[in-house]
Amino acid sequence: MDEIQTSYFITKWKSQIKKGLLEYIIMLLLKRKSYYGYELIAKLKGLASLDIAEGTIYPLLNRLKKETLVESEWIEMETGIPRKYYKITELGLEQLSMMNEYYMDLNKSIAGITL
Amino acid sequence: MDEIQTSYFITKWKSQIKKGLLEYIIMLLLKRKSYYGYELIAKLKGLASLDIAEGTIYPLLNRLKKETLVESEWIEMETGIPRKYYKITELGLEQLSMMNEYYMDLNKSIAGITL
DNA sequence: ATACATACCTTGCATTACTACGTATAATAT
DNA sequence: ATATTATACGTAGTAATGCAAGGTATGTAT
Repeated sequence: MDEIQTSYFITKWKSQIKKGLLEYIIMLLLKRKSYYGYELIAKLKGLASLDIAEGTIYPLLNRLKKETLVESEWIEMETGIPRKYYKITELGLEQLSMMNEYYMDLNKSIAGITL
Repeated sequence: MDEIQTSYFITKWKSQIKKGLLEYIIMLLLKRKSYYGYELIAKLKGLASLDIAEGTIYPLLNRLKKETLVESEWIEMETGIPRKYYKITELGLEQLSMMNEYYMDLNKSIAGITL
């Protein structure tokens, strides 16, 4: 294991901090526009240097769908492989606003400590 | 289940978002001064309305100790039950600065979406 | 005495990111 | 033509962690 750049602890921690936060970020993105899974992986990498595995994103999207926070639709392309696009639902927007509030409060508190 | 204030999804999500973030917040607090476990629970509740169970805080502190990011010391009081105080180590401070950097970057990205 | 608050701890469960693998089609290079 | 890579979806099993529920012990208030 490379102990030069990042320790094992940090690697583990980065993985842990994604739990919950990733769900939040993805719903934030889906509020803007529809995405398909593979696209989200690239988007997250470009946006926040977040390396998300496929084994993470697809189960996550299926969980959100099962809770009817998002819905999906297969889109056939003129060329290329069909894509399953996800968009946020009304319920999803409601939940997202609660997540927003909670996250903002949390951040204020953290900023308060860091001062 | 009370579906009035917070849904089951939000309850579950709040639990998930603590993973990683809690470790970070506690290390931030320990950078300031020493705390004992029971005190941290009260502090987190007052600071950020974070309800942390004892079954969360004690294993967490023991994990940090095992990785030598914090160290502990029993303090006997003139009155009352002895307390185990935790303080951050040099290694802990190093790791914390990396966590700081990662979290700040992540926040900037999230703020970018929210705009 | 009884109850509650303080202060520490452990066990088992639920949830979730990730590794590793599988499937299939399209595009590109040799 | 054939092989390789990229695209695009998925699942199974593992590791990590918050939490409910329980335990132990001391101090304080009724």
